[in-house]
Amino acid sequence: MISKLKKLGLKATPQRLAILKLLDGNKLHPSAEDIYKRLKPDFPSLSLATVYNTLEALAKAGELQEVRITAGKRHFDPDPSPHAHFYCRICNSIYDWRINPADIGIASRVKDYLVENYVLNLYGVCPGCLKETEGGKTINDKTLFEKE
Amino acid sequence: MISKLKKLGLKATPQRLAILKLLDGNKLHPSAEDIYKRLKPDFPSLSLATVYNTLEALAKAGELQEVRITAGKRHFDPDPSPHAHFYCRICNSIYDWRINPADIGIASRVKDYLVENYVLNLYGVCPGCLKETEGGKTINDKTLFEKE
DNA sequence: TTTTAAATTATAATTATTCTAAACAAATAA
DNA sequence: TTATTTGTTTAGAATAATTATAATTTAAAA
Ligand SMILES: [Mn+2]
Ligand SMILES: [Mn+2]
Ligand SMILES: [Zn+2]
Ligand SMILES: [Zn+2]
Repeated sequence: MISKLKKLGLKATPQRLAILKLLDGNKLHPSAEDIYKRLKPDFPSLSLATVYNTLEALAKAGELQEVRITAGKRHFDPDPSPHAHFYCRICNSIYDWRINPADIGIASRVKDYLVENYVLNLYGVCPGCLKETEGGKTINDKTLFEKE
Repeated sequence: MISKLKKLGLKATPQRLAILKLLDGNKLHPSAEDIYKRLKPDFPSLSLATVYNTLEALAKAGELQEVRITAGKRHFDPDPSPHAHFYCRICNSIYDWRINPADIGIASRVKDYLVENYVLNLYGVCPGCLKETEGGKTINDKTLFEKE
C-alpha cells in the first residue's frame, strides 16, 4: 500500500495510508465526511481537507472513482472500473450494479459524438428494503420500464 | 399555458408564465441561474428564489426534469420523458440522447431490486467541437467501449 | 543529520441551493 | 366592486458540500 502511493508519486503519510486502508475493498461508497468521521477517533489531528485532498489525488491517479448519485454529496468508490450504481431510497445505500457496457448499447449509437465516459445510476428499492415492506404497506411493484 | 398552471393548482403569475415560456421547447438545459439572468432584464423584480420555487413546483408536477450531469450545478429540462444526456467537455453543452429504455437492458437485470428510475449521462466531445479540432490537435478517437 | 519539497491543518471563502419572514397579488367571497 | 384569503414573490440570511489559503509539520532525499 505504501508502494502503491510511491508509484503514484505521492508521499506515504499515515493519513493517506489510513484512508487507503479504509477504502480497500470497501463496497459502501462512503462520502468524504463518512471517511473523516470514521477515521477521526483514531486520528485526532485529521482534517477534512486532507480527506478531500487524498481522494482527489487518488481519483486523478485513476485509483478510485467519484459517484454522484445523490443530490448534494459525492461518494467515493475504490473500484475505478466502469460499473453502474443503484441507490435505495429507503436505506440510502449505494449498490454496485454490474452491466456489460456493450449491453447498454451506447457504442452503436456514437453517431458523430466522441463518447469518452458514461454514468448510469439506478434508483429504487433494494432487496432488503423490499422484504421489510412485505406484508406491510404495499409498494408499487412496477419498474420504470414496465410502464412503457 | 395559463390553463396548464391552473391544472396543476398553481397560480398563473407573470413570473411563472415567463419561466414556462422560456423553457417551452428549450433544448439548452439551462440552469436556474441561466433562467434568472435571461429573464432579469425583462423582469427587474424577479428573484432567484422564485426561479427555484417555480422549477421545483414544475418538477414535482412532472412537467420538467432535473438534469444532474455536471459537478455542482443542476440543469432543467422541459421534456420530462426519460432520455439520456450527453455533456460536451469542450463547449459545455448538454445534448439529448434518445435511447430506447428497452435497449439499455436494465429491465432484465432487475434481480430482486425494484427499479423506479434511471439516469444515463454520457461525457465526451460533441460533433461540432470534433470538427473544430480536425486538422488541429488530434483528439483520442477511441470511445470508452472500444477500449474494452 | 540537514534540507526541501510536499502534505497537513485550522480556518476562511466559495457556490449552489434552501430558508425566512415581510410585502404583494391572484382568486374567491361578500 | 371591495374585502378577504391564501398562495406567491422578494431580499437577504442560512446552509452544506467543497475548495482555497497560509502557516506549520513531516516524509524522504541529499
Ligand atoms: Mn461502485
Ligand atoms: Mn433533455
Ligand atoms: Zn434499501
Ligand atoms: Zn461541444
